[in-house]
Amino acid sequence: MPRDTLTRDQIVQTAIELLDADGLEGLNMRSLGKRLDSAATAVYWHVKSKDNLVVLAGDQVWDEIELPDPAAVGWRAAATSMATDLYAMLTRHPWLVQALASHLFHGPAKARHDDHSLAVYETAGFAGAEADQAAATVFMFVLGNALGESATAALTRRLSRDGGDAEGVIRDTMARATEVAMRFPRLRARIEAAPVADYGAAPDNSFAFGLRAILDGLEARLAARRVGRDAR
Amino acid sequence: MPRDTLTRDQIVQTAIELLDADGLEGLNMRSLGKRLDSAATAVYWHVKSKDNLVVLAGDQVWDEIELPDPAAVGWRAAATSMATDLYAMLTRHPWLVQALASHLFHGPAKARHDDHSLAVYETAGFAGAEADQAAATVFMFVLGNALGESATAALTRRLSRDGGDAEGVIRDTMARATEVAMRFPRLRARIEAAPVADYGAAPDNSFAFGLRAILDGLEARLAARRVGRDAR
DNA sequence: GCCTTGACTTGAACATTGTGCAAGTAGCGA
DNA sequence: TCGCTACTTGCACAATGTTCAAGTCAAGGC
Repeated sequence: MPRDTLTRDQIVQTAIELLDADGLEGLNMRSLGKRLDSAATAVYWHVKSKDNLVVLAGDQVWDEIELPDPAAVGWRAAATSMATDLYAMLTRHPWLVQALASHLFHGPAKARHDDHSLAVYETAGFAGAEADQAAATVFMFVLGNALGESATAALTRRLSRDGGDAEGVIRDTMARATEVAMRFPRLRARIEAAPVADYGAAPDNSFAFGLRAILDGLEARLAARRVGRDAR
Repeated sequence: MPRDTLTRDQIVQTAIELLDADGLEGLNMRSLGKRLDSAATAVYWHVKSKDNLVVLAGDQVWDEIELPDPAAVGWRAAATSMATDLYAMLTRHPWLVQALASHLFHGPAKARHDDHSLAVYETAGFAGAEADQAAATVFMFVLGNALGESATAALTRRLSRDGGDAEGVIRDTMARATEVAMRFPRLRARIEAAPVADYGAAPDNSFAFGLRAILDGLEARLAARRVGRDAR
């Protein structure tokens, strides 16, 4: 019987679980070791550093995104599906957004996603650099949305970790935020219109609204180009 | 002569300088203390914790953004100006993006910005929740773009801190990234078209392209609504 | 002019965490 | 059985956030 030995995949998998549960600063080598039934430093045989591990984990999760066939469902449906899937993935793994802000990711799983994203916008009719820019536009929008999500996830994690008076802290945070907002006319109006504000998230349906608007804008650009070409 | 004593503003100001220079993980209480000519722990009299300090610093910088008058320059120019200014600000302070991913910000300076942003989109013709959603769309897009910027800033900082073979590491990183990308047809085509790729940033002009597309999309929505109303 | 009070400052600690290193151990081929 | 390679372990150190008791300075009342 072979000694059961750690594998890199196993480590990355466990790291993802830990990251999902405790966030980026919740992951530490000692608890990772405990979860793997090994010494903390055993991990260093398989992985260069904690940063390296996070990058590995942060590539892995891109494989969770489905790649719809734009030829089958239409480019717009495909783009919407990919954006929505990506948003969901980033919401499942809020630590990834934090990691994206401090590390460069160039792993194969992300490359697979990026390549397909390009395919979708090329199917739509964008060529060369424009496909790139169109894809980047939607991508950046999704990233921004996920960033807000990541912050609230971090807050609730901090609260549940510090235990105790989570409700109180939230109420306090909201009260403080509301007090500041009330000094500005439009923010005040918004609060008075919807008094049950969440603590700082994006407005309802903002993601769907924004995505539609962006795709509309891209579609208009395509149409304009087509007209230009037809008139030639 | 009064003893010269620390002030909260002075601390926040110095923290911002340090954050700009060394990034979020480069800021530590001891070097902050040294820069302030005081003991590291003196700061704790004025500020609850490091997190708290970062939130304070992270609100301050929103005041750097100019607020154009949409009635004077037109809503679209105003929106473009605010988005561009915000992007520039986030690029000047890349740590803020990281902070945004892990903390909620509800300070007065950000509120001032948000309120004016709403004003711009209300001037454009969006009412109530729609103004909110339109503003959020552009905001999220800018945030996403800044996130990429933040990651490359963090990399170059890490490189210059670790000193030594920065060029080598960059070349190495790029080589590795390229090697992965070459396995995917569209990424490969992109690389072959523009062999002097930067290490993972957004495509050229992507920000301007995307912003235009988004504003086009929003404008179309306004026009559609206006037509609907006129037809009534 | 002294003294009390409260606003700050300091230095010494402690806990947590990433990581290097030398020594150990298990399995496998010879 | 020997030894080699692939891993694992425990110890240790350095960096860093934070606490706390003790100090120090300035201003106001007497």
